[in-house]
Amino acid sequence: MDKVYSISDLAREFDITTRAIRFYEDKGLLAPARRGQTRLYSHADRVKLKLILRGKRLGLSLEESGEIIGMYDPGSNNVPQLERLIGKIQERRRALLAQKRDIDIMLAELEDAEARCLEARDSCQ
Amino acid sequence: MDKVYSISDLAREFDITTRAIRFYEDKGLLAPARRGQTRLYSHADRVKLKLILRGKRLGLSLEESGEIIGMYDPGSNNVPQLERLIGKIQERRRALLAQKRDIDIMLAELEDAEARCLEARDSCQ
DNA sequence: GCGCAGGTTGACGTTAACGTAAAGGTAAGC
DNA sequence: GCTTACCTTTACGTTAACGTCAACCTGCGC
Repeated sequence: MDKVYSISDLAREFDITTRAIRFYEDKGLLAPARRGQTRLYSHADRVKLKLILRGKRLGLSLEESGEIIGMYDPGSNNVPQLERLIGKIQERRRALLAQKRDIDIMLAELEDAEARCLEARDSCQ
Repeated sequence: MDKVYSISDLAREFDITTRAIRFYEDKGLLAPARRGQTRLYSHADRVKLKLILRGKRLGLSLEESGEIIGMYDPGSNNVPQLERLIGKIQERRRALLAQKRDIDIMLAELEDAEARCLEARDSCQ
């Protein structure tokens, strides 16, 4: 299970460019191993990339996605640091729940709009 | 109920700059009435602005929000046009439902992360 | 008439998130 | 040895979504 991926493997799989992947590394979101110059992506790297792309679909900036990646392992065994991390997680959760409410509102509005469209079409003879 | 708002009324209410509001007009998302040079925003304009800002919170571009605004009144009484509009509405709905799934996944992952944090903190003595 | 709080139109600056091109290293196949 | 397919770094270009002046008009209170 310690398969490695090349940069173009990941680019193909997620339908992005290698340039984008290197850019994420530049921004500190990825840090793949190297064999010489060449990047070797682990399964964990692939998961991080998935997180980044999901973040993008939700409208997060790369910086925000980076923060979320940082939530994935407690890392530091220092209590106040852990407390801060927990706080961040809770805030992120609140934001996601708010986003769900926005989506529900927009879904309802689209429902209305569709109804008006259907009516306009049908009353169009 | 035909109250009008000044540009800074709306800017204050939604905590954005007047520059942003004018920018949305530049991009064709708003078209307030005028008294001389001065813009006068109707209740409908305010609703459109709300749509724009909700779109932003969901990660939409201004262009996409503009499309959604365009869905709000069938306008054209021409059937193929209405059909296309209905299609767009349905696609937008699919996208929103997909986004909700992404949110649910991320929420579950945050739940995990929080559990690990709590454990790390508590096992920290 | 004067200041002031609001409004207006340019026009240039800025940031994020890459795109795109240049110039080159490397291993595989013929 | 040459091409081909990848990989690398460096660097400048681009787009969206405004921010930030500058220079100006305009009605109101005094």
